[in-house]
Amino acid sequence: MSRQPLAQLPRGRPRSFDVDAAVEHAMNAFWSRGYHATALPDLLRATKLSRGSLYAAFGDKHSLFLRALDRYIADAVARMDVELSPRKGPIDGLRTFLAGYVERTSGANGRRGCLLVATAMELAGQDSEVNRRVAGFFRAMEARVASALSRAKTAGQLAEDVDPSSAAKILVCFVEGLRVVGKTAPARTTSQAIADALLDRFIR
Amino acid sequence: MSRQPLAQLPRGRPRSFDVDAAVEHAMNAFWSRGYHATALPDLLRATKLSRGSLYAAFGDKHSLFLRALDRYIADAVARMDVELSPRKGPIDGLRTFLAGYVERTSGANGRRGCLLVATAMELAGQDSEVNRRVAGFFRAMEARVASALSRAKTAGQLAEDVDPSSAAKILVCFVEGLRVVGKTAPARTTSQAIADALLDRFIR
DNA sequence: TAATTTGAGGACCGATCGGTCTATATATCA
DNA sequence: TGATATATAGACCGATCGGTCCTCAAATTA
Repeated sequence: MSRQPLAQLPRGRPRSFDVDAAVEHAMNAFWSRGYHATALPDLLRATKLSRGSLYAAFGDKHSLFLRALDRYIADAVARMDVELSPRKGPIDGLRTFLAGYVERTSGANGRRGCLLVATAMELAGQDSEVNRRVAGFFRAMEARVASALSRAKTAGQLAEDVDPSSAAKILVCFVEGLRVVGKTAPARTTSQAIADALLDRFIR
Repeated sequence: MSRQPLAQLPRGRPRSFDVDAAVEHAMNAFWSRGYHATALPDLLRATKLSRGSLYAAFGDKHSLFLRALDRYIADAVARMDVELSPRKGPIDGLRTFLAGYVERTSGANGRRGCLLVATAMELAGQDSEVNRRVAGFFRAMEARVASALSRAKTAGQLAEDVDPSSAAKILVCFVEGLRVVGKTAPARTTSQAIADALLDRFIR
């Protein structure tokens, strides 16, 4: 047995800023303006780092962007795991899930948009690293929605002839479409009404 | 009565390129890369114009972009006016409309994306001229889809409890969501299947 | 203390950005 | 012919881009 490769203590001055917090602030900057329109001074202001520290910690703008995108995706997936948890009723879970999207895609929240959708449109066609992440996110969402719909189906809560897997694809398209239309800041009540109307077409 | 203000003939050398064709080529350039990532050399290459001619004809990059966006929107609205014409059966029209979106959002077409959705995500939050156009397009689409659904309803072709106006909003979100998910180049057959499945929830 | 590493701040780099302008040729009208 | 307007080509502009480097102070380990 080899000796435990104890993490060697770093010898110099320890890093004094929170890397995850910096990623989060960078995420917010990219979220507000998109990748190309976010310049280095924007990122320095958002993270409160110097150029040197930022480049030492993250390498370059593109790498930092991928970290920010990963953070955004992880947050969204974690939220779905709570909302659509198997420990909750599947229909209640789907209602919560949709209500969350309604909230995030109406009024001022809607106008702010979605980092993932903006990134998909701006970069996914040209950047394979981005494309992988975007495609992975859609798969993750679809899997969780399909799982909830399957549970609803076995519980007899779905209307006849509703296939959980194709209904899940429909709901994914719908909520991503909400993000697009949400850029025009629709009223929360009308978005909520159509989300309800759609879900009602699927349940018994 | 005053004299007819006859359009004065221009006195110098007449313009020798087709302005509309130039707008179309610029539109294709913006469509491929988005607003910020499309640089002036890209536009000069696409339009085959010199810097001088382009600036004389269009003013600046932003103005040219608005012309290109207007062209894109006009094309899309004209297509919907044909597909959803009152002279055709409303359900057939909606099927044609959806099939067109399926075609444009799957495979390589899907990967190319949509100038309007990309613009909505990239600029609508910051650029009021863009925002007006994006919001206007969604309204135009919704109106045409709602009209078709209304005609279907009076013809008894809609399922019970389907409200044409909220179903129209749902379909608008769905097709714009298709454009987003389409960036990952899904198979045409699966997109067609879910479009059919959704429409089937609304018709009798 | 000496060595090491990070910190902030900013000078500096080549490249590119959107946009203006000049020179010269060409095509129209009066 | 002379005036006018457009054409191309490219020089040129200041500003900004992403990224590197340097200086000096501070914080840690050896």
